[in-house]
Amino acid sequence: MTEATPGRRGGRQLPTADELRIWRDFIETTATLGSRLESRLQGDSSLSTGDYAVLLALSEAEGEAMRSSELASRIGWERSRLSHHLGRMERRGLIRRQECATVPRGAEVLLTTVGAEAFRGATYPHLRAIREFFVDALTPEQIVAAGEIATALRAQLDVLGKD
Amino acid sequence: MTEATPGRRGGRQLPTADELRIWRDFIETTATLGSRLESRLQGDSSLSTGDYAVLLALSEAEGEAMRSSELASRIGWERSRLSHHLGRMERRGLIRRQECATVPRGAEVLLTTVGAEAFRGATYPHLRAIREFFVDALTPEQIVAAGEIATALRAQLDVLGKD
DNA sequence: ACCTACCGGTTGACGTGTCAATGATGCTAA
DNA sequence: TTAGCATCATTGACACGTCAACCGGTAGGT
Repeated sequence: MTEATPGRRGGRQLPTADELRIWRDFIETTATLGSRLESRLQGDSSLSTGDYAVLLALSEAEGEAMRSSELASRIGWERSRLSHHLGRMERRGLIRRQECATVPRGAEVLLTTVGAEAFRGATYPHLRAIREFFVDALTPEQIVAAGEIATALRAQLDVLGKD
Repeated sequence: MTEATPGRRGGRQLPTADELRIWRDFIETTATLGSRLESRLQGDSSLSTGDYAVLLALSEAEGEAMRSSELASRIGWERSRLSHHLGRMERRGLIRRQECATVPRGAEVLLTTVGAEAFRGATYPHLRAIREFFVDALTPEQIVAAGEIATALRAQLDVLGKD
């Protein structure tokens, strides 16, 4: 049996004003951080973070190629999102798609030389930006705490499920 | 003078493997958290977090109305983003726009009764979701740490400027 | 054999965000 | 006065994400 009367400690439904202020700071700052990294990467390499994630996965893959659905699960994207994104990347010559030899239904995604080159050029500036924006901003203890917070939030997301 | 040889502590340019792992956990988890909150809000109220931010600011404003540019700076959006968003909200009847009486070329944004009602209906479920996804996921110490991390990251964003 | 159910992938519609260009209007300096 | 010039707001083009519908093909059950 849970508390029947709302508004009391233990049965409280809503965040306090302090919790809410921290929530807003936290979610807005992390969102801004993401978009600033995005625009830095864009300026340095004309790649988006999505492009980068795809190219990273392909670079590390056997033969610089992967099945579309495996790529999707590797980088944690929905299939339709990946399909749209691959279409845009293909138009820019970063990847190619071809029918898969082994699996009848499957599409194979391959890295082009243009894509590999773009990825190599983007890597160093991107990692440097992560250091400047994130690592340099925090103390070593805060970095550890950030990792623990991420783990705890992820666990809660898993607990709550897809809703 | 800084360290001339890269790869050593003190002159290091790139994040360590541990730092990079934490970075990825952190940025991906916070992004997922944001989109899960977004879809929860959408399901509960048919509002996006953007809608919510606009409606919140208008609700708190004198006469439930604001100049467009003041609204933009209040919620920290670029003008064009706000203009596009207000267009979509106007189509749904959540707000109205009219020429400003006091400032010649200013646009006044006003809350409609539909918008006010939608906001009232969304508030409680949204705050409850913040509690479930964020407050309940963390210990009190972690919430404080999250606030400090946000502050430190924000300070670094300010230091690095618009680039 | 046939119907159905699923699976991998694509597509279209639409909301959202950024950037650059465009009005529309006041302010200031030659 | 008028030629710039900054400011307020909108617009168009495009990238990105989600959702739902769709397509082609394989697998099971009858």
